Amino acid sequence: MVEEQAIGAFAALAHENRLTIFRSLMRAGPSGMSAGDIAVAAGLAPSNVSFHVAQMERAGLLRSWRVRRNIFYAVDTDGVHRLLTFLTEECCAGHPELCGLHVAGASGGGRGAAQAAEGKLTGDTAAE
Amino acid sequence: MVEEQAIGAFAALAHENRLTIFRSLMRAGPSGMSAGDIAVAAGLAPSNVSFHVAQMERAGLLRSWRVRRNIFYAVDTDGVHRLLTFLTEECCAGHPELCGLHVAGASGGGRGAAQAAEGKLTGDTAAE
DNA sequence: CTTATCTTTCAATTATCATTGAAGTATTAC
DNA sequence: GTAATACTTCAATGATAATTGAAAGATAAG
Repeated sequence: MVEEQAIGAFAALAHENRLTIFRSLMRAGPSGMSAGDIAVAAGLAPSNVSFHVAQMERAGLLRSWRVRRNIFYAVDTDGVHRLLTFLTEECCAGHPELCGLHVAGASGGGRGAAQAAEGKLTGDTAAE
Repeated sequence: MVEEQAIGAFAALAHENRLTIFRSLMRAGPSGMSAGDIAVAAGLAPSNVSFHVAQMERAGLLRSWRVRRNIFYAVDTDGVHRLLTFLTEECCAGHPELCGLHVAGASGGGRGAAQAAEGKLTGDTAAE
């Protein structure tokens, strides 16, 4: 992870509303939440949520997919892993033990879970 | 760690110059660097460095102490640990394995080492 | 085809942050 | 005491980011 990406990721988490969104999505797990549900959960205007999740996605912390009329967002665990790896390995100058941290082996499973969620479809906000 | 502190810590790392400073200080280890040396290393004006390190210290990522005419700054490993713990435990919704991470034992007594390293004058010459 | 729903994009406003240079504080040397 | 050094604080400017509401894009239903 290059420094520029890391800065983007830190910035993405350095805002009250985005951190709230991030935690909601962590709770929601790989099946994610629709943009509308995120807006309701966070008490924000839809356009504002769009602005924030776009920034988080650009930073590699979220990914998104469309389900009928909804766009779902979920945490990209790979991205979170990359950020933590950067912080512990690069930032901590090769001495992650300084920070009392140990990063487990490479990432991998996040993407498949989300696609499973995509297959699950509807259910959420798409009820009409 | 409360959300507000975490936001401050993320923000502290979410800037090119501050991340550069942070990495320099990580490399420098517990003996830290003087504000002037940080300015030279980062190629920044002294007042600008003051501004940045103050923010990082407020965020709990650095600590400072005076040695003669110099003010030294070093990474507060406890603070980094707190941030990483927040990210893995609180943010990751109690499922840190989602992020492929494992945080080692609790934080505690990192404060003494650096003071010993610099001949310890004032305990806390912070800019606030 | 028309309408409804969900979301994004755009433009404008407001708010916050970063940088600069000058002035001020603390410490040491003479 | 005065002068020098090291850093911080202040005030002003310039640069980014966040929020809002209106308009537009995409998808689905009638």
